[in-house]
Amino acid sequence: MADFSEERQIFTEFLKRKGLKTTRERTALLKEIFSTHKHFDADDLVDRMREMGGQKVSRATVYRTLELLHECGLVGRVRLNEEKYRYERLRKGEHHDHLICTGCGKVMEFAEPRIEELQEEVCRRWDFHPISHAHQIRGLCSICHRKAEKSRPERQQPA
Amino acid sequence: MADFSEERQIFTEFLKRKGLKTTRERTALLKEIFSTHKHFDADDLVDRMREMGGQKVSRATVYRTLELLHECGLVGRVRLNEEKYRYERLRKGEHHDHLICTGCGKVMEFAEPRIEELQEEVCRRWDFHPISHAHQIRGLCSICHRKAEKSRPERQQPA
DNA sequence: TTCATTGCAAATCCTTTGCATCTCG
DNA sequence: CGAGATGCAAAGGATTTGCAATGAA
Repeated sequence: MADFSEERQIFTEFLKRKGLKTTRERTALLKEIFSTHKHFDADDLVDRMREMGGQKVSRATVYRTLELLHECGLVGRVRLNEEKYRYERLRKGEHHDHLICTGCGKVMEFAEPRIEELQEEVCRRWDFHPISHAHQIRGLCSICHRKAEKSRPERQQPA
Repeated sequence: MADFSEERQIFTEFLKRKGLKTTRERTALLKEIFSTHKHFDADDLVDRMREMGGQKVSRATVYRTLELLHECGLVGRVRLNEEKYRYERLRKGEHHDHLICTGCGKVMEFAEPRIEELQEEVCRRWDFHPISHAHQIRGLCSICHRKAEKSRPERQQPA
């Protein structure tokens, strides 16, 4: 039973401001999205809505709603060298960047304020006015790395 | 007359190692890619090859070759919240990250070793073994920012 | 000669859109 | 009631792939 009353209010006000409507589909999606903190893609969400057996929501509406949630800052949307977008709920003070394991696909979040500071410094240097940033590190998590070590038959040639 | 003999050698050896062939299409693409240091997408490259009037190369081959060049580390491939991949040649010691202007699309490169260091620290903290990373900051360049300031009719409501 | 490569067109993948039908406000 | 929303299926755009013909080693 996650509490998403705050998000619901933010969303409703955002919609009102834009002259849009608070429909049951939109509310159901918001609820589902804020019920976990996992990363997900549009397809995952379509499936989850289907399985939940509650309000039925079409794929088109899922995409349209994710767009709105992204626009009002409740949902983050990232696509890094991938076919599809990955989404995640955003809550106050939860900003973070990502470690992505190319072995098992696991996504780990990290926060490093000192990096954020340096970013700002870089922007000042260029007179650049940042709106958002994405910072992802790809590699192997400890588990996949260990596996890779073991199954390596011989040394690789250097790059 | 850019010198790309080193890259050509790297590519040839990479191909040989994999039992692949050094065709004139592949060589022509390598040459074209290393003739400038601009960012480009697959379409740009197709056009450039067409205009150059040299070796004709089909779109499919462009994609297939970019994949190989990326695999052997000669070409970087990044897609951040965009429809298509953006490529760039990679040369030793030229690593950098990107400032992307959402106003005019301009891409600026920046290098900040202190950020790289902090990244490594983060990875150590998670026992994560990095292979690559992408770090992009989106916002407005000074020119677009100035334009936006001028055309703003009134204050925006806070988020 | 032989096996990889090429170009073409068709296929894929994810996402967006047009339109007739519903529904919130 | 009327503007906006939904669902469906069809459209879109970038990238990938099957296959017959071509070419590098």
